[in-house]
Amino acid sequence: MNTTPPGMPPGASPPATRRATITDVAREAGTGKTSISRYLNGEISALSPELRARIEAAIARLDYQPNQMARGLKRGRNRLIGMLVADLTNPYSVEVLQGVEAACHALGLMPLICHAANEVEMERRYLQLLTTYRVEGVIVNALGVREETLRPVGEGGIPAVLVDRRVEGLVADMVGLDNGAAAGLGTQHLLEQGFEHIWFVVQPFAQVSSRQQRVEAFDRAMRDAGRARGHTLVLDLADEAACERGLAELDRAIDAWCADGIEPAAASPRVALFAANAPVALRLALHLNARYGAHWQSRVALLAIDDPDWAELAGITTIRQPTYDIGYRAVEFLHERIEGAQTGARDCLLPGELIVRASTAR
Amino acid sequence: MNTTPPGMPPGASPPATRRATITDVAREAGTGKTSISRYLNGEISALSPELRARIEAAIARLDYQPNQMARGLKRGRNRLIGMLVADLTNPYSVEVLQGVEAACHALGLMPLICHAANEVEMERRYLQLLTTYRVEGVIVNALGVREETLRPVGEGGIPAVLVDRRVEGLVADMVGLDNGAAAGLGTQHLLEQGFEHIWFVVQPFAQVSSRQQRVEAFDRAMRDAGRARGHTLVLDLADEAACERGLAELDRAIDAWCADGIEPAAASPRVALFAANAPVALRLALHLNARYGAHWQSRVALLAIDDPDWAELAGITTIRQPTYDIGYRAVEFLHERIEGAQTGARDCLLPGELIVRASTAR
DNA sequence: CTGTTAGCGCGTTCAA
DNA sequence: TTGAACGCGCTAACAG
Repeated sequence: MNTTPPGMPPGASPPATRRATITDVAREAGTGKTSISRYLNGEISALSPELRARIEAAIARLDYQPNQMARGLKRGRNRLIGMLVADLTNPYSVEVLQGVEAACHALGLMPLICHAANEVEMERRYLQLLTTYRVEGVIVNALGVREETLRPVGEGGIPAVLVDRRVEGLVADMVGLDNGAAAGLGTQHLLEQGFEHIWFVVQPFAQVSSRQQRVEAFDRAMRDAGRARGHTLVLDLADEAACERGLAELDRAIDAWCADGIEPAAASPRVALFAANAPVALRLALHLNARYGAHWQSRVALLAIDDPDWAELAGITTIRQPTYDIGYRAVEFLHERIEGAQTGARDCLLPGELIVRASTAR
Repeated sequence: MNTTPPGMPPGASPPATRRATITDVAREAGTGKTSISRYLNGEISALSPELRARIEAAIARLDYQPNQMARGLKRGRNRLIGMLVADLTNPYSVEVLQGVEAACHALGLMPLICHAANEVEMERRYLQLLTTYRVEGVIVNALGVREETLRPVGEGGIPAVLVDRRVEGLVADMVGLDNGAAAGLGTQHLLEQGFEHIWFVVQPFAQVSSRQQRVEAFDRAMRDAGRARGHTLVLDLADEAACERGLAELDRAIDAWCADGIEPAAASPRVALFAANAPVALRLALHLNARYGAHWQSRVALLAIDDPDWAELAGITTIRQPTYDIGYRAVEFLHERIEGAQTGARDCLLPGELIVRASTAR
């Protein structure tokens, strides 16, 4: 392949001037490549001040910047790690990302962010890509899928740390919310506030460990309180038709409760919805708002795990996840693995924080 | 360098099995590296079916995946492009990102997402990093800064495309919203709806071209309508103290208007706020909500450029940007540059869409 | 202190 | 149709 544009003598520098290489610098400084390499790697004490000055001058003159690819090829490590995000649309992911970035920064790592956009196929492709680019490790906020798709990762493959959710059959470090405690905390709050009917609303959870744990903890908390087992509504946000069926079911229940006595406009509602995460909470709020108007909160209380920016505006109670810490910790785990730690799979479960707002305050 | 861990016979496979190289595959298939390379690059017709079969078997057996780094080093192109995002917290950025990803996908590019998190220093470091990794081009949603920090980019440097904002002194392709039309559209809508007082609220815009254009278009539209020039409020979201001073100024103005006659609870407000983007709109909504309670919209109408997910919930009118298209187009521009297009700097201004909601409907 | 040499994993002439 | 040899930009032994 000849990149020299037509009409230009072969060998002449292409229009977008080819970047200088270490060889160029060596020639420019009148020395060998080794000395340049030494200079770049801080073995600066082993260079005569005079040579050093020449090297600095040459580098500046050529605006030289070492090629990390070549560097990585030689050293066998490129300081790259992959960060596979299931859904960047979810504020949770962006917040975790910020922790990841900060930690990478502190540890001299460079995160490659890959967005699967809720598509299994994307997840597979990105994982493949990360592997071929020989990243030193990956942080995976997996779609709910089974181990199969991320075979190249984990034991036997490149080091991996799971975020938020576990993947069946894949043993690896994992860091996320203490779902049991968080869902328990929320349920207990609703019970203390005297809500008579409590529904837990969650996306399909068969594949997603964190959702499972939240559902289970909710059920347990209801049982422990001696209450009839809580209702659980599954809302598949990816399937509009199914979603609307679910919401219709919810509507009927709410209508029934409201019809059995107390006036609907009572100061405080007796029905509470516990959303398993922010996307669910948003969907619920939009629906209730459309059905009952701006005053929907006088009929139904809403509590959600996650604390999106609109929660304060809508005045709903939330359980905020320590997202930044989750991301930061994940990178630390990964870094230890990369440095050769051989410990068995570790877990890091961080607590959520209850933020009470008007929706559930009485 | 010997990567074999101590206590292990040299040549034995290390614990985290070293990835197979092209040489390994060649040996396994009983042939030379060249044939493997040909196979990988689709020069498949030039291989005897028998050899091809052996190669396929060897690749499968070793789970071989070509090293993209080495590939890139050799070819001089690595199919990597950088995507520098100023603020992932802004839903706008995430939406643009989705367009970028789709386009990259279609064009065989791999986007490296870098998040400057509103820090100039970060922007500089990431740009530097992208350069040293020899990405083939960058898409830059720059902080408001001057050309200085992104010197390695643009003319003379690696191909670049600007998103949303222009950078002073840097000539490069740019794609974004048609700010003039959008701000005009919004202003006209508010005028048609009969609002008497209209404030345009924007973050500091000296450094950010898109904000400048929005302010100017607002002023122009007000003048064209023969109205007293609109008020403009600058809200520096990064400076909490300054921000509160600005909001206090706004409060005084609203109080004055409300005190001069009509009852505050009038069905439709006479005051409208035009937020230059979603973060500003959110800050305004939070403030008004805190000050006037949940019914703040009966006092003040809110219209915003950008269409965050909570806009529907809050019922505010918005001008939605064609975010996906912006991202997609940016990659197409960049791709053309990478392939050698020498055209002068191009602009692509896409129209916004007005979405009228209760806030401004009368 | 400094330069020479030999690869890292791969693609690409050029012969065979 | 196949393979040997060279080099991409860089680091690391090994001399001088």
